[in-house]
Amino acid sequence: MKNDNTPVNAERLAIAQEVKAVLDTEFFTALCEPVRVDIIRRLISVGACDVKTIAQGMSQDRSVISRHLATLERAGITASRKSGRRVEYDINGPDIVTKVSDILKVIAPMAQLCVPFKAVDQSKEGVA
Amino acid sequence: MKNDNTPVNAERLAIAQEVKAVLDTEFFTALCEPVRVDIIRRLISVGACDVKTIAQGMSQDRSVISRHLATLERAGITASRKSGRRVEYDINGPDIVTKVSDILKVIAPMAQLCVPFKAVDQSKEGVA
DNA sequence: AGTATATGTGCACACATATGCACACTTTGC
DNA sequence: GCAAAGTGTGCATATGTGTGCACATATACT
Repeated sequence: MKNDNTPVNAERLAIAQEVKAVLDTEFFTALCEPVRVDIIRRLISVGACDVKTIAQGMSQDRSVISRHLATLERAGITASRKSGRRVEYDINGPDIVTKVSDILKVIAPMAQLCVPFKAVDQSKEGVA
Repeated sequence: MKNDNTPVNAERLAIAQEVKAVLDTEFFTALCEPVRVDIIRRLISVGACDVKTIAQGMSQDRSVISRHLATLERAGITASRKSGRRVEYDINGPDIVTKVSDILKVIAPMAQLCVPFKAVDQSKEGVA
């Protein structure tokens, strides 16, 4: 009685494939480091800011903050602009929201499909 | 309508505070490792699965996979259930979707508020 | 009983990364 | 032109972590 073309399995495979594309390792790696999260929070609070000003409120050396900012920019979390001899960094809000939004779109079906150790009901799939 | 003295700055501070609460370092750390992402994708495709079966398709040792699964469970990404001498792991879909959804809720205003090097227009705020 | 299977953990090792110091480069001001 | 300020990078070091092997524990099978 079980339609073994397995539509559920097909949906699982599709999600697994999309997850691979949307789960940016570089993006998450940038968010792992607590110091980088502090930098992000500071930039959200203050807005565009140069390296020295950011580093002034933190215990790490200025060169360390500079490296973290480079990592954040590679991950698409911040953007930089040269202003004279200073370099201003700012949060890349639109890109971040887009990235997280894309992730949520892909994994959303998992809320019903990937319930731990709960068999998925295949008979009443289409019904609301 | 927000006609306070410093509406933008207040909103920035609020987001920075909420970001601290919602950005779970343990969650992102679990998603940094490519091997763990492979495990996640495998579990999404196959469903609940024991350690040996998961490890069979991967180049790493069983013990390594076991440790990765422990890390994923600590991060709330997977759940485990003992079944005889085996231990089955499964994706914790609802918790993952909730966590990402919470993050998106917090950072959503950043799409308009944290545009790099773009002054926020405070005069015409209410208009769509 | 004993044997086989499945899982997790202690240990050692290799690799990645965060950190601080010194230096080079760029730009501003005298 | 020269000094000062801001930034990024090479280098060495300390800490964290992924990996594999061996072993201990728990459960199933005969």
